[in-house]
Amino acid sequence: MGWVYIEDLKNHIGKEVEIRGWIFNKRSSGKIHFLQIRDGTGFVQGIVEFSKVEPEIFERAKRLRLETSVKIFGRVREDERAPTGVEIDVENLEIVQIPIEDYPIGKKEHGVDFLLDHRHLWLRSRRQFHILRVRHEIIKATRDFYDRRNFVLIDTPIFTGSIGESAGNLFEVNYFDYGKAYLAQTGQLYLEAACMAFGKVYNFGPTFRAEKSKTRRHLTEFWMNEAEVAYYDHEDNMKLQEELISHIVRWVLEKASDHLVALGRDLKKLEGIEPPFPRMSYDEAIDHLRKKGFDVKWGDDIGGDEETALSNIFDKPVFICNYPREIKAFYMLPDPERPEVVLCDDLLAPEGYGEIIGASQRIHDYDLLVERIKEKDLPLEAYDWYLDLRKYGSVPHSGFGMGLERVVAWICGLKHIREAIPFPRTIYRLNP
RNA sequence: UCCGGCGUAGCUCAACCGGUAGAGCAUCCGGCUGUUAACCGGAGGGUUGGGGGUUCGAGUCCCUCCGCCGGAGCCA
Repeated sequence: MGWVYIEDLKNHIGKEVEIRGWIFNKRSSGKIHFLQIRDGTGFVQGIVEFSKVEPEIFERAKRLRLETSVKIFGRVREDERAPTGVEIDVENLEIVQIPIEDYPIGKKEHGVDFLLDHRHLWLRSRRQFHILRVRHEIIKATRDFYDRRNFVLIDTPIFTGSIGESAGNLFEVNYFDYGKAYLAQTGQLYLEAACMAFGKVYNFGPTFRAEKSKTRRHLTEFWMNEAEVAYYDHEDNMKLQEELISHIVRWVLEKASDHLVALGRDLKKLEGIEPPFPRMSYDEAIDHLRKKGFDVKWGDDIGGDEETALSNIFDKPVFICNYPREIKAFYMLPDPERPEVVLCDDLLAPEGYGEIIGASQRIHDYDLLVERIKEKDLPLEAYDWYLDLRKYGSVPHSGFGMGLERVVAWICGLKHIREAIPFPRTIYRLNP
């Protein structure tokens, strides 16, 4: 009789086992207790029958309250009435700790603010269990994708000097005698350096944006995967993106579909996510939006509502390509045939989820890059090492950044991105 | 920062035109041998976010501050 995790119970039918976990609910009919037990790997019901256990054990079961930590000893039994197919006939139980106070998270619904204040406990809830397990698989799928293609993982720094896209949305920290340092809002510039050394590179880590955004798509700290490949053009880049996203979806469907079903996700919406993804130029997107009655003109950025409208056209993610250079970052390569637009794409997830990837071919010509930095009124001296990359064997290269939490939200079908990360950081929330 | 909304029991919410605070869950007590947010009976639980004002009377109307939510801008 040994310690077994709930996820392995189906391999121990008829055996005596020990479960170490917590009581997340209890129902009783007087002479029979139904203990709802979780252990971090799954959920199972324990049956305590008055006629089958010592009176002392039955009384002990009666005293259990929400989130009491317990060791359960009993025999595993297949039962069609159980949602997971197995139950445990409890023979003995050992209380590790009875909660000192009533557990704050009840069985009925709670408001978002209350739940976020109790995020450290909310993580124990079923829904969060399933979401964060899917997140875990998405991360594994992402790493696996790059491993299979022989990309090299390059961890980019979190402390950076004043470099990036713009200075308005960086978090400042004091950095010894150097004065101000900034938390990274992207590792892209470093990956561009690394791809000239390793060819195919990626990173995966936290990113920080000091934007005062209050929407269901924004966090101040979020995880981003970026990839950068030397000699890749815009077309190669888009292919890589649609293969990455398809790989992730396929992986999650294979390894975590139970979790998606438990979250109420319609798997059919994910099963068709395979290359190629539809493409739409920025010009076509604007035309489409105008026909739908949106008040947009060529040169405007595409906002949240517009993104939702575009992502609802298709049942796969859609690439929106070649935006006006005016509204995009300085490092994006202008289209040689049409210099007013840049060779970039935003990948919008379907069902209204919107942008999950931002991508572009980068400028590899030294003079053009200097020109664009000046055009955007950025300080040339801050980009000295970045410009260096264009002096020594510069080659065309491309890359992208994928917002992990947005992908998690889309795949899980979440209404808000804050459930897609264990401890969300938003403009007004730093605790827990 | 701007626009809109909300703040009532531990939690989720209700309370009509301004008339004196109510339900479910949770907790405690009792009942029930197949419950699935179990159910049934009973009990305790409130400075209606803070401050000020109007009124015979304010949860309700006005001012102000605080907190939160949603959206915009910006972005993944």
